[in-house]
Amino acid sequence: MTSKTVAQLLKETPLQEVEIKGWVRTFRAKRFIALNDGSTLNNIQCVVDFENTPEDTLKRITTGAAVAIKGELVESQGKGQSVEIVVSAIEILGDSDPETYPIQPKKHSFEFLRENAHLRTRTNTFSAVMRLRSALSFAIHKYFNDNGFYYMHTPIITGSDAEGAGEMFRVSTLDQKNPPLTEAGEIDHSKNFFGKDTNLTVSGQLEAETYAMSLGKVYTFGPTFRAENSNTSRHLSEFWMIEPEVAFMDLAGNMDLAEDFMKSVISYILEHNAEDLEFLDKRLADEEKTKPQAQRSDMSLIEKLKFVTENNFKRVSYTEAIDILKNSKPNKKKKFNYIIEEWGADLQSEHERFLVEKHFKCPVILFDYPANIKAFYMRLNEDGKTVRAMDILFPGIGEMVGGSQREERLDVLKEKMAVLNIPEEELWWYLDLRKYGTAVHSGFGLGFERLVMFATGMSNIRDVIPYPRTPQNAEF
RNA sequence: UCCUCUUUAGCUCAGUUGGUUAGAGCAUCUGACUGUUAAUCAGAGGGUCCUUAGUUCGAGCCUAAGAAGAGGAGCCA
Repeated sequence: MTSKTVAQLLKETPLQEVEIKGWVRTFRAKRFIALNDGSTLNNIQCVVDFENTPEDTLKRITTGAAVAIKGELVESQGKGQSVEIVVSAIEILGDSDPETYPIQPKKHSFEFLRENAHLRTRTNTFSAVMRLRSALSFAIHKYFNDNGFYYMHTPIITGSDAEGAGEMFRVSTLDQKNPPLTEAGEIDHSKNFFGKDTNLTVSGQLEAETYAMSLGKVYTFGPTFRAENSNTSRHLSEFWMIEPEVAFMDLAGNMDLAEDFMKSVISYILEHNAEDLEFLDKRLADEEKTKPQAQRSDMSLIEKLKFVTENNFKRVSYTEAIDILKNSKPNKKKKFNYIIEEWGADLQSEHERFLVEKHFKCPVILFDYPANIKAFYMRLNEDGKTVRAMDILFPGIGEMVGGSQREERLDVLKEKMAVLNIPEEELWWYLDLRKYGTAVHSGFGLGFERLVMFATGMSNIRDVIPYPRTPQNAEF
């Protein structure tokens, strides 16, 4: 007698006694249970001897019920599966009332399943997506570990609000109705839990830089929080970010690292998660069929993934990109909502989409952006007007990676902070890195959920994280 | 935050010019059948038409305010 997962049993040779526990997906003709235990997309068919099973037990074999089955693994008589279990004993571990169980053996809208997020991994699509999410997490740690990086845990609660990456969630234990006030009538944060105003982190980058400047190669992979009121299919209030930071590496090295990293993790899932990817490939193809011809992608999901692993990302400077956009058809015919007229304009998502989806038709790395549209910590180029920043743009997703070489010169950094009114005392420790043994260093940030979206072909970011947090929604 | 659309049975959705008792498919229940693959066939039950206020003899349908969801924009990862 063996106790194995469905994934293992489906690979076993027939004619042996087995036992299995799982959840009923469907029960057909009082005889055929499609059983799933989460170990694989596939179900194992369990054939019940309905003539010798009590009617009471048969009635309790319903969609969603947890059951324990003993029987013999045999070659299947029917089509559609190679092996099945002839049931000798079945025990109902947990009933599932068919009148109220929300997950029916039929198509559900993703909106409906989002409201039942605690049950949605009982569907093929979400179990496949979440297995891939897990595999991608592992592939990320494996890549960095194999390449000599240390995994660093940056703080979730942060005391600095100078990172400039967006609106922050305040962390406070003060009485919200009766906060202690200063003599000037302001909220007295010195009475707060940490003796100062604190927030949830928007990025671990600045702390990661401190460790890169001693441990050499580090990365963070953890939750980050943005209180932006953004309602799109590409933004979450709580999301997971990967941020490598490397000492003695310049922008070109940073681009090499990001590209190699992306190719590596995608290769990993192509190799290890073929079944789930094939299912999602088919799902996406079915979804594409419902779209008008013009909006359909000319590549399938797996083709897109292989395209990334097999082709070099196109590297284009901001200045070159502006030239391409200025001379593009939609710009000349004024089809863009924002017409590109001169160097220095910020690129809108319509422009990024044009470059990636129409012009180059592959992932694009844009670099050397105008200094005034990028963050204060980015390395100023010798031209005095651009910074060593890079964004990696992916078809259908937009910005996947944002990174830069960091400004390592103390005087230049101080000057930049002064212009932007960033108080030096807030970031005294960050400036110390430039005072004591400063060096060229670089890093990037990658939104994990955007990677999962690309890898699974899901089009809404709320469907690639277990319990999405978005404005007006923190259920579960 | 802005623009557009949506909200009717458990789910997905129809609902004509404002007019009697609001419909379909799937699901559920009952029965039949049994090597089925989202089984099939017959029957039954199931409704705060998102909320509030208004117009009207009469509102699922018209008006106003609000709520929630989706798509797009901005911001970004």
